[in-house]
Amino acid sequence: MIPAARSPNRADLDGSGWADPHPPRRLGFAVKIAGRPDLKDHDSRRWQNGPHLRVSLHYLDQIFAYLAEHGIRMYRISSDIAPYITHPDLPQFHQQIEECRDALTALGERARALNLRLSMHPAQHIVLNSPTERVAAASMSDLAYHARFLDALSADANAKIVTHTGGVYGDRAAAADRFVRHYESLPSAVQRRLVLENDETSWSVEEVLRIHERTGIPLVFDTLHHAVNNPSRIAVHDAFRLCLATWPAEHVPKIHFSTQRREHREISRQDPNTGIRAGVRVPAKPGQHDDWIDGNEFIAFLEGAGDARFDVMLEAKQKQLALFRLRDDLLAAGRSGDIW
DNA sequence: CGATGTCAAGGAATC
DNA sequence: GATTCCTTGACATCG
Repeated sequence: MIPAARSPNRADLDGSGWADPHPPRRLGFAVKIAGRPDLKDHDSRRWQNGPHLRVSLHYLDQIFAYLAEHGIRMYRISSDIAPYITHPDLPQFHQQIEECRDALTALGERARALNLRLSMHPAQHIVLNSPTERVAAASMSDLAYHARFLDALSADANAKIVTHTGGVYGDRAAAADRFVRHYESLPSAVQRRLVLENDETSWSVEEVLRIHERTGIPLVFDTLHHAVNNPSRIAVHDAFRLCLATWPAEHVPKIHFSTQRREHREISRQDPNTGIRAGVRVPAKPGQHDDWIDGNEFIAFLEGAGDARFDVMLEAKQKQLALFRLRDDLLAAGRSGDIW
């Protein structure tokens, strides 16, 4: 771990005229803090026990303190932060954002003071292009909750909600049409925040680019998904540049970066016959996230990125510990002036 | 206290 | 048509 005090000082790397202690590109991580069970990311109690956003916000405040301590300026908030807020059968949970207005305002101010870029990534059940009307409608209301939450923080325009296109359902053209149609029917509060990520099975960079062309939705380039789902063989930096170009000039684009797991790993599995739980070694399947970020791979990616402005959300099992280790690698390679 | 079952929600691959 | 995986933990209950 590198304490914030050890982060190297640099001058005016972004041309702003200010001697910023940090380089312009931000490194972030998602939701959970590894090795710190005391730092929870949301109130996960069952509905019978009355979980509440105000408890989650207390947790988030402690996470912000951790981020400040370590000079981390990018973080993905748990989509479960407001428990059951869109559950159709539990209306008593639906007003949590209003009930926490003051705490949300205060946390938003804190995030701004930390120059913290926030984001959210709704769970896999949120499928905007579902042919099931009920699922699509529930997805739209869930996206609206995410937007209300970020708005209640007064988060800036770079605080995005990241989604995938959804399923294919045996008819790709119809599935894309449904995404476009449902996107266009979203309130502008959601449209302002929503960005689209290439996925690992169904919607490659080439395909999300077509959706961008029809909707204007900005694209988050995911390096690992591109590595495993790239049917038209677009070179990685070409795909990267195409996605970056989908962002309006006044916003800072971002990408997802992760290293693919290569080794076998040991998992705990229960034998269906004996019921005995034991460690089993299984080979890594394509597309799985590694515990860490490969520093050489990351630096090679930066070399090809030129002077483009963008932020990087790291997706590694070891979470912020992977970020710290990558910082060490960047420092050793003399590249910490680019990104921190 | 340790072990075990459960958790709001979808889609796709496999058989 | 039904099952399992994605992915993983943490909560909740039971013995």
